[in-house]
Amino acid sequence: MSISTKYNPQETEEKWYSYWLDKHFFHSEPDEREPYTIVIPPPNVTGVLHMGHMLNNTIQDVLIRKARMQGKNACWVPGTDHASIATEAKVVAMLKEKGINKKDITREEFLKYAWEWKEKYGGIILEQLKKLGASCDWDRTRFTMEEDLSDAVINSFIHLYKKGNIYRGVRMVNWDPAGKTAVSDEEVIRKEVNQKLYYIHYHIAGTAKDILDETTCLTIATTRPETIMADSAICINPNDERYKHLHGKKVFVPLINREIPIILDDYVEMDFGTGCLKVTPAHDLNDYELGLKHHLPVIDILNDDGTLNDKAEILIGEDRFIARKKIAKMLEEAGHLQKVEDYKSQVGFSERTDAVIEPKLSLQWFSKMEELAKPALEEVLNGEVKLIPEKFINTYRHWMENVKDWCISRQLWWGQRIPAWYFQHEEPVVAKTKEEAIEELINRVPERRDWSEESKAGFRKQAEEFITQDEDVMDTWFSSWLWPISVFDGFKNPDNKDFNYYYPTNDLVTAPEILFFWVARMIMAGKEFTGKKPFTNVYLTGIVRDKLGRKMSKSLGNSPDPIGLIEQYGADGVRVGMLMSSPAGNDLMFDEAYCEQGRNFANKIWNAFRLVKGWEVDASLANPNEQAIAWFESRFSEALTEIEHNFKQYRLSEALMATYKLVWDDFCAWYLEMVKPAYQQPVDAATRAASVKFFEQILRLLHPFMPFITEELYHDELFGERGEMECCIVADYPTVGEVNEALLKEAELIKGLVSEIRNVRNTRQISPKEALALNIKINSDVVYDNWLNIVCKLANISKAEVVNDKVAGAAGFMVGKDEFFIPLSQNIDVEAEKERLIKELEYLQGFLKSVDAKLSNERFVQNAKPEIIQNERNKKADAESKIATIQESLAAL
RNA sequence: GGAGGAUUAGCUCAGCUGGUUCAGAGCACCUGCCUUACAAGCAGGGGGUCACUGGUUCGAACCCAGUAUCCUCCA
Repeated sequence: MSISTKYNPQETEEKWYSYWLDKHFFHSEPDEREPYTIVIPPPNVTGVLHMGHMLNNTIQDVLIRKARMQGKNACWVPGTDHASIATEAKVVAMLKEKGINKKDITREEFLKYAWEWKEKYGGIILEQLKKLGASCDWDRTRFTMEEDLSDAVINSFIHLYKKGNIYRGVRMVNWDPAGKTAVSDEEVIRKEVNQKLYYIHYHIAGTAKDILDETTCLTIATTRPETIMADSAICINPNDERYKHLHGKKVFVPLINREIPIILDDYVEMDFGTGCLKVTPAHDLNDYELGLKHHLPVIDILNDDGTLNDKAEILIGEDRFIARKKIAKMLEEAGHLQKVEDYKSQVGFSERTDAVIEPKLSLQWFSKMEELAKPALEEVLNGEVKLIPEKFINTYRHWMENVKDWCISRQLWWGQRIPAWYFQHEEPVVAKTKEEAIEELINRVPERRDWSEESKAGFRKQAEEFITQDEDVMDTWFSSWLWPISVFDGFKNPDNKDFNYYYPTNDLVTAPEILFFWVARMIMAGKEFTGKKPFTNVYLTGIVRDKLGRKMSKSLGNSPDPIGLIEQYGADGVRVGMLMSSPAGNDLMFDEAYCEQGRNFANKIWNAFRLVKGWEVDASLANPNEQAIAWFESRFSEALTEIEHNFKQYRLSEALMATYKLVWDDFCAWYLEMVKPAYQQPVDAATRAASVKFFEQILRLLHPFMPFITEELYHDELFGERGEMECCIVADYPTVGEVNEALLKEAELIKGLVSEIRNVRNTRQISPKEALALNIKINSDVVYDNWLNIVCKLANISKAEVVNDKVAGAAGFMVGKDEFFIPLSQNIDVEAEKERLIKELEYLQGFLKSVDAKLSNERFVQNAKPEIIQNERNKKADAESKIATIQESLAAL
């Protein structure tokens, strides 16, 4: 039977993924085993898989698969979040295509369309995760807008409101004029932008009307000339000598000639611009504060969509950016524009719509953060929740100590509607239903409580008709922060079996970008609603960048299509590629070459398998490979120890690299070459059994990284019959056995010896087919007898002999303390040999000198630890004996 | 402007509490090989003043100070 020399991932992947699903290997139910739980950072329901998801979910899958194989009850809960802004934007766009304007339909109709859209397009990303091999418990898939999770959101709003942690107030918020909603600070992306700084003359009241010069006007510098109509004052620094004459004066806003005062405040920097600042409380956060301090009126000239309203008096209905251009021209024509300069500054953009964020005053709901932040900070500082890598603790602390209140309302329809009710001009009532709200209206006023039942009924009827619910929905993060609790129905039924068993979860794998507005808030919610942390370890991955170090983004078009990568290199190859380049917490410079390396690795495993599978057994043969088998057994345990150590520290790329080297170098390049029978010769039963056993251990070790190829090979008849539930995915993960240090050390010397012989061949252009003789002069206590067979096989040595004296006219070299000679048919190049030896000698002499320097230094001998001094003495003795050997060789030449 | 982090081979990164001449891995590179498991491979090899300048120390890639460059977060 012949198997292809190339591993073909496609069919394998599909076959085994559906097999795993069929047999419910991903599904978890509480039982007596130790749980190991991960909740997925719910991707945006509108999203498609990008490289960040690939990395993030590969890591989660490696962790969950390993835990599963280690006998834990592994549960990885998947799901998506409803992404208010993004989804609403998609739905609005879809409606627009159908010729429907959102304004023309009711909230209910809109939501119907939105759900339709979600059912149809939402969840693509979850399907894509399956291609990657993600072993999520799909039976537990949750969605942040489903009924139970929405209830949790609304109930926790009510809970926090009752505790006084939620309030409604007018604040300056980040307004997204395209999405027509407030967005949180975290959803604003600041970018440096080339702008213009406009220098505008304001006429001073009481001076000559028709002249514009130093005596009749002052000049301000602004990047936003379109907001001059919203000016409430001009502010100057009281200490500014240049403007002393202006104290107490008034000026006219150009074009509309509204009179505004000049105020004094040392907030103004004298050396920025002209030292005169226009104060526009409605459209700038700092100006707003200044306005409060000086009791200035707030003139809001912008509509929600970023166009000018009638308060602007001019350019009504124009977009803010068009208005900016037009007003510059109008100012110029009126002689009010002194000059325009280029200017660079930071501008905020909406993460979702990329519109320039407008600071806007509005009435919003806020959640107080200070009280919630305290225990959440404590939890991280005392190590109850571990951040990996630790460097993020500082950033976390800084943020938690300076936390600002969280604006949780959004002017959208897609999301959980705020459970606040308005009746006439009364204070809003927070309640889950209209009925409860009405009862609350009655109960909160003493005289209403005393009403007769009849009066109450009348009131109810009236309230029923006129009470209205808040139009806004809650921020999507107000759902996400409950995720680890709500996916296990910890709100609906806090004492349920799942919640008790799986919560708190073990590991959370996410990006550092959302450390604050997701991770921190989950810890807050955990403490607030359950009294417990939501997870123990937070593994923060790096950002996936391209090989030039640029962040991958749609607009740059520098992100490869993940599914395309999987098709090209196989899921296993891509997983290996992602992890290979991803040290914990550092950004990764992604390069497709890593995936290629992963694919090659899969192919290597495939071909090693072909070799072992092809062996025929001759039961009559004795086992000539005991040494090799004993060595690999030790080596495997040694490597496994290192791998486990790396896993403990979440150094997945290093764990993978150690595995890679164990498989490729130790198993394929050394072990298999040691034991493989000559061409078309049979193998003995013991060697085959040992090799098959090793191979199976290797498949298990590799499975978390490369689930598909390992599962495929695991089921080969080479390993005997497998029951239908006997799969690699649930096989026992290897455990560390005995390690024979001495054996490992000797093997390293032997590998060095083989390399040296091959080097002799290579430098002298001797074909590997030409067998050579080897003479060994032993100066150490290495037992070469045990290794000679292996050396002969690997280096094509026809005859290996121990000698007592140096062999003249042969190629010679040293490994450790021992000397080796290879008699050659051709004459050896004495000069070259001499040169080589002299070089070696010089090196050793230099080495000896440095060791001697240390040992003759009294302070070293006094201060250094005894074992270090002993070590130096050993080095000295070693070097001296080697030097003697080389000097003898030189003399013999 | 504030906080944190980084700088080691052509590239991406290891290097734990200072102690082998300590400078290491993978990839890339060079040379030779279609050696019947694998050219998606095999064998061998060459690459580095550990950003710079000082300091502490018997001893520094590692600790300290300063300089330069870059990144991230916050304002």
